[in-house]
Amino acid sequence: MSLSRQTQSVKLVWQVFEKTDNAYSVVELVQMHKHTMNKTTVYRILERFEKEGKLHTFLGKNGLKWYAKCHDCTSHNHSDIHPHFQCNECGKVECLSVSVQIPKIPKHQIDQANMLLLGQCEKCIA
Amino acid sequence: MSLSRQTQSVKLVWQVFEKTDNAYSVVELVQMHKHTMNKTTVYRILERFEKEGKLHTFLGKNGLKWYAKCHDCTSHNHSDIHPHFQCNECGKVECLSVSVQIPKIPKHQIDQANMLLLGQCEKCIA
DNA sequence: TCCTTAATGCAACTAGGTTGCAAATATAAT
DNA sequence: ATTATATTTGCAACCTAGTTGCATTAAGGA
Repeated sequence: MSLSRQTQSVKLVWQVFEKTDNAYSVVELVQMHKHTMNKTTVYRILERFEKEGKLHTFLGKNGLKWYAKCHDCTSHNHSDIHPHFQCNECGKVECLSVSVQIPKIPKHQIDQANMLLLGQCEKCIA
Repeated sequence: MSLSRQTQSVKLVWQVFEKTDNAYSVVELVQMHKHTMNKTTVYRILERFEKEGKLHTFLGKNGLKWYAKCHDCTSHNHSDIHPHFQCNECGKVECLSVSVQIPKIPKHQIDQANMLLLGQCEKCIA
């Protein structure tokens, strides 16, 4: 199924995503694996997961890279558009299962759409 | 009207935006002024223009910062949402005058929405 | 013209992300 | 089980966008 080798590092990184649909920033992922592997390795494994369609990536608030496993995220429908939400207070990111209306622009070909909503999450709104 | 001083540098940076609604990346702006001012100065002037409502800012493809003057961009309606388009081929960015439907999310407060469309512009589509 | 305060230049720094290459290791072949 | 080979990893060095502190310069009002 997968072209990549099942190394220890690959298993460890995958374990983070396996049980949850949470999104993680690359910074977090590098941090949480810093005792077991090099940051370059984390970057490269995430890159491979994305190519294999296991994860999708997007940019959060300050242009930082985030990764998430998404139910409907497979290698062939990577272009599937769902918006992401990031809390301005705690920084947490969520994949939203809503689909977004992509505006048509005359004489332009749209290949991809990224939408980031910023505000306050359930916990921080209180 | 404006709180900031009309220094030579301020005038030069403003000249770039004055006659056009084109969007420029900070990288371009630093580059085009590198003989007349320091990059820190460019960053700080752009920051002030944004605060004063003369320009609005957003993130392009690789998380790079872009600035544009927008007709309806004044200090009080900074939250006005319009999507941006970036060409995957030539890198050019355009402000789109369409308005975008912002999805409502239960138990979340949305303060801001950013939408970036990627594809091919009129010139590159041919 | 002088004085105050904002704006600038500079150099050093931070942080996310990338690259090249030698060493290590997963997997297929024997 | 052992070997061969191609992928993966660690490391160190690098790149680039963006920031900071501080001494110097220059708006522009009195």
